[in-house]
Amino acid sequence: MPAKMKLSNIDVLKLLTVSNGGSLLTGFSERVYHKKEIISTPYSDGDRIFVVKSGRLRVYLSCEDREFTLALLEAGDIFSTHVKTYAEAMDDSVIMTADTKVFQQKLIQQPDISITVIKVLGILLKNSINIIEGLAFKDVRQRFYDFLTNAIEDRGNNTDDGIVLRLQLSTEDIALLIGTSRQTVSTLVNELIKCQAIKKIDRQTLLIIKPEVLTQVSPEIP
Amino acid sequence: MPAKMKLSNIDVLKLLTVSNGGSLLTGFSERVYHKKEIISTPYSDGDRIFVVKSGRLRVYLSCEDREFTLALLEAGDIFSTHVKTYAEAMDDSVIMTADTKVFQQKLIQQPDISITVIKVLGILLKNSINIIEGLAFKDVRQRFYDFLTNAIEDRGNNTDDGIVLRLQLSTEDIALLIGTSRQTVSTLVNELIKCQAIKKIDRQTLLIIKPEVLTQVSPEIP
DNA sequence: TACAAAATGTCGTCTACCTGACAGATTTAA
DNA sequence: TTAAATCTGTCAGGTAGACGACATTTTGTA
Repeated sequence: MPAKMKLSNIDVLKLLTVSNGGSLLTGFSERVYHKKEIISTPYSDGDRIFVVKSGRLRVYLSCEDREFTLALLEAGDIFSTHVKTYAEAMDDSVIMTADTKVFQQKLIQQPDISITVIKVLGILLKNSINIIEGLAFKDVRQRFYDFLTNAIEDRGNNTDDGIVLRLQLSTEDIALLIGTSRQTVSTLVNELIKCQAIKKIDRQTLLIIKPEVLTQVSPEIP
Repeated sequence: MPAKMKLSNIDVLKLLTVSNGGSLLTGFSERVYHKKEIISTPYSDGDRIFVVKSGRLRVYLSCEDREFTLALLEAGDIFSTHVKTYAEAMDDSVIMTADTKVFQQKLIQQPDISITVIKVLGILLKNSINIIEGLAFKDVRQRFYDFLTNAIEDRGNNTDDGIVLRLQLSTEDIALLIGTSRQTVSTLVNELIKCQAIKKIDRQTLLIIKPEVLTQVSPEIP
């Protein structure tokens, strides 16, 4: 029900290679992007489709000196420059890319793919609506708790001590995802630590001790 | 470049009837909805496609006692309940509807339609991203000015005195579109009137005298 | 034409959160 | 190992805008 941090549950990589004799990846070219390298901007020309083969991308909006992260993409995720956003590599990443026109040709030849494209677009749309819902209705604390809840669902590991959550995100990264400032996230994290709801294992990973706290309707203000 | 109030520029109605011998509307059934009637909610069951034949719909999110309008739909616009939103008739409206499954059958039979569906979804996605951009980066005044600018582009009529803009929206309606309160919109409108940038012709229609004011980067605070 | 209902204008209060500043901690490079 | 760079925590001050309250205006309808 809630938004995934991962863009889609459909592994497009698998889909494109497996279906119909693997002819789909022809026309795609591969490239390595280094950490922090910009992959595309709203002003890059040409409509292109990207498929993440490995690494991690951040898709974000930018306005003057502010940014807002729309999604983090991992292996198997897809996106298109037709949506006017920035994309940058968060780690060294391998990206496969094709021109949209080439892709559209494929769509016409193999109509069954278009069903998948429609599905992916549907997921993208659902994600953006979830983001709007957060921004329009919820305060920062709520958005942060929702973010954690989704992250747990997505990549949390149950252990005896609690749920281990390797976020691989800095405070600032989280702030950009939920639309707030670095400082506010910092405060919120430490607030949860003081409540004994979570613990820090190291800079990048949390131990969630009381996940209930995150889903309470009106969390007690300490 | 900016978001349209109208959901898409593709007249789906025309598209569905005209292309390929008009067989596309088979499977669609028609219904009249009265003003303020709810057409669908996130909890309505069944995935359905809607096409607006006449009238006006409001697609919105709701959370506790707050609402946020995602789009206003008019004749020729389309939407699907697969996106979990509310939809209500703003005027008496005629809506054509079909089950998504039936529609998917059509897609398989007539692959060229799927290109259109992909286009519509792309537009929807672009709109939501524009909304996110507004909520994440801009203050209420900016969002209101953007709203007016888009509305002018969309339905403004040039006259000797200025641009006549028949919004057919109450203050509250506008507030729900830009994510603010009724009171704030009221203040903002009167602020523009005092600046002589706009004038009220009647409750539902404005005369835009100085459209420049709306597009200034940093509008003077009166 | 009158009364109820709805829409609008305006004001003061209150608060969530941004911003800047700075100190301390951690990581990286050299 | 030391310095530079980056990341984190915390606090004080300022502000946009929500919200409630209420008066006023407009609209619908009996």
